[in-house]
Amino acid sequence: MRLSKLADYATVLMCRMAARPELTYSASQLAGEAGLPPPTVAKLMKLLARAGLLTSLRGGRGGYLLARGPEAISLADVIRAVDGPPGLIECSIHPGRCSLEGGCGIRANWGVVNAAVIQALRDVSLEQMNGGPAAMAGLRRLRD
Amino acid sequence: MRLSKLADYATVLMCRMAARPELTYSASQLAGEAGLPPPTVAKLMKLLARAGLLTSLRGGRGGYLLARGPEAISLADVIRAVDGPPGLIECSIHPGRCSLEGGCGIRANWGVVNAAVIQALRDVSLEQMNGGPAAMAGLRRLRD
DNA sequence: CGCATATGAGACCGAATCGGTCCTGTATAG
DNA sequence: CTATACAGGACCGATTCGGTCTCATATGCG
Repeated sequence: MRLSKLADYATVLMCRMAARPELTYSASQLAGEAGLPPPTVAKLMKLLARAGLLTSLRGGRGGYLLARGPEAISLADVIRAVDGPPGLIECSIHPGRCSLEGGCGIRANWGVVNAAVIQALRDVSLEQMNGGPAAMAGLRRLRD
Repeated sequence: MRLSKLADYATVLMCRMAARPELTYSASQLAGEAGLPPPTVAKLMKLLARAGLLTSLRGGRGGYLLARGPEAISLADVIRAVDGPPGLIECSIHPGRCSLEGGCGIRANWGVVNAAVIQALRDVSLEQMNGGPAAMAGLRRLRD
């Protein structure tokens, strides 16, 4: 149930950008800073831009820029842009594709679990990820 | 970030068994009832037994039996048995394997998110999955 | 005793997905 | 008009995943 590496990288890149939301970043610059292969970073930036999380500026001195404030972009947004809709189970995303749908009586309750996990990812912003542990206090109550 | 199909199947099988925890089930019988290929079910049962979630009885009239009560087996247990340790990110499971570990400042906070998701899966038992929506009330507060 | 049943362990394979690269086109700054 | 930088998409190798099969072992029953 792990995140894909690409989605993981994307969160790292987005958080770096969120630390200085007013700057524009080129893909190659970010790749150098983060220690990731430039072509891979370029691909990710395109995905993030197409999803509306980044604004792209073409031409010389162009680059990427956060489309919204770091407090208004969630982990769920980033994951969805790279990996598609987040979710633990198939049938909550592509209904009708599961051959068991008739018999299994747990689909509805899986949906509840699924929604809870997604909501947790939606509740964490890039700003919080860049902050200290205190910034994550809201999530801690999930562990009580 | 989806669960593997095998892990998904395993939850279905385990919940079927949890509905009648006193019975023993053979792999082929369960496969027939659930509409899954017998060899695949057999493989899953072995994994679940090795993880200590099922007790196996060999020989004629043998089969599998829940090792504990349905209220004492969680989704996290089942997932771990099939897919290995649950977790969204690599570096919280295999520290030292991520090349970015030096620079990325979000590892600690990812750990918090990760722990929250795992805890959510640990908090749901097979018994709850078999119950009505009311049985999941504990999880709903994650969405508030 | 001996056979049928059922699990234990693990090798094995095809297919799909994933991580990563490259090429061509387009827009903008200087 | 040239260098820079994004847009789109094709492409490929490697890994993982879903699924099957074989052989060994243990038990119940006739």
